[in-house]
Amino acid sequence: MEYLINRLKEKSLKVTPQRVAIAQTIQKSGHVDIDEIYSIIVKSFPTISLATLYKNINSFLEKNFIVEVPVPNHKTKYELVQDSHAHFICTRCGSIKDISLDENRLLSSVHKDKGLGKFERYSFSLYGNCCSE
Amino acid sequence: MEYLINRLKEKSLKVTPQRVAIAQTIQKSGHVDIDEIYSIIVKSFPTISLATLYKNINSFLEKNFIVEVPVPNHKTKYELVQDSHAHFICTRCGSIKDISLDENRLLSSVHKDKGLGKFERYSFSLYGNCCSE
DNA sequence: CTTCATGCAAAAAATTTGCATTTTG
DNA sequence: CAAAATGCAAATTTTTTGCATGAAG
Repeated sequence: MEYLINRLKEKSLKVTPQRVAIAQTIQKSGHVDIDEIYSIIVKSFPTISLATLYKNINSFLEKNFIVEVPVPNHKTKYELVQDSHAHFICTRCGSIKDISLDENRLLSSVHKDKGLGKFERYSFSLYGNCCSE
Repeated sequence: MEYLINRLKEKSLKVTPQRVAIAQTIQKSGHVDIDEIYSIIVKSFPTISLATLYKNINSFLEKNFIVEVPVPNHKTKYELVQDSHAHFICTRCGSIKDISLDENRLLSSVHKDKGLGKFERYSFSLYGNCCSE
């Protein structure tokens, strides 16, 4: 928690109880969507509003404190900005697993021929089905 | 166009004029969101409704005729299912460029240690800024 | 001729906004 | 203090649904 507060400060995000609660929820869950965050937080923090949640998610995204993880057939999930990794995403149940990777190898797989612009980040996701079917 | 009609049939999607128009629009534009498709198609096809567009996009997705390309800060775009490639996505203007890649190399970059499930497809996107700023 | 697509209007879901009040740095 | 965050209600945007009609295989 001290850690999260410091991360918020590093990103010049004012530290409010709501923000700490949101950050903790995302950290604890790993990958969560807005509604999941809301229903978790509202238990310990009954006054929080969805509007506040949306506003903070947007601030967090702008300040690169979190990133979006879009999930087909499900609401977009969010995770804290972390060391690079890939995702295994189940398109049936929407669950996400982190997969470690060799970043150099990954990046060497793209053909940088045609003046590929500079990029700030990347995402690599594998889609499958981890459920019955 | 004959090509698109055959693709639709292959995927057991009934061939309607609306579907052909949507498929052509996606093919021509490469990467487009719903509103872009609508405003392009409505010119040559004034009776088409947004509801039909949404329904067809969903059918196309289910039948793996198209795939989603989520774009931060913008509406999700769609492209025809194609040979594998990466995307360079501008988070400012939302434009997408296809990048060719070495698929074997890409896939060899993930650590498949822990019984990583089978996957059906993947996506690899680089995010940057192709505009001024 | 049966199954599915279309298009309309309406409903539902998701997200954003304005504003008065409080909190943070 | 000044600047920014909160929470409410309301507005807006995005997407889905029901249903009568028409088209596709």
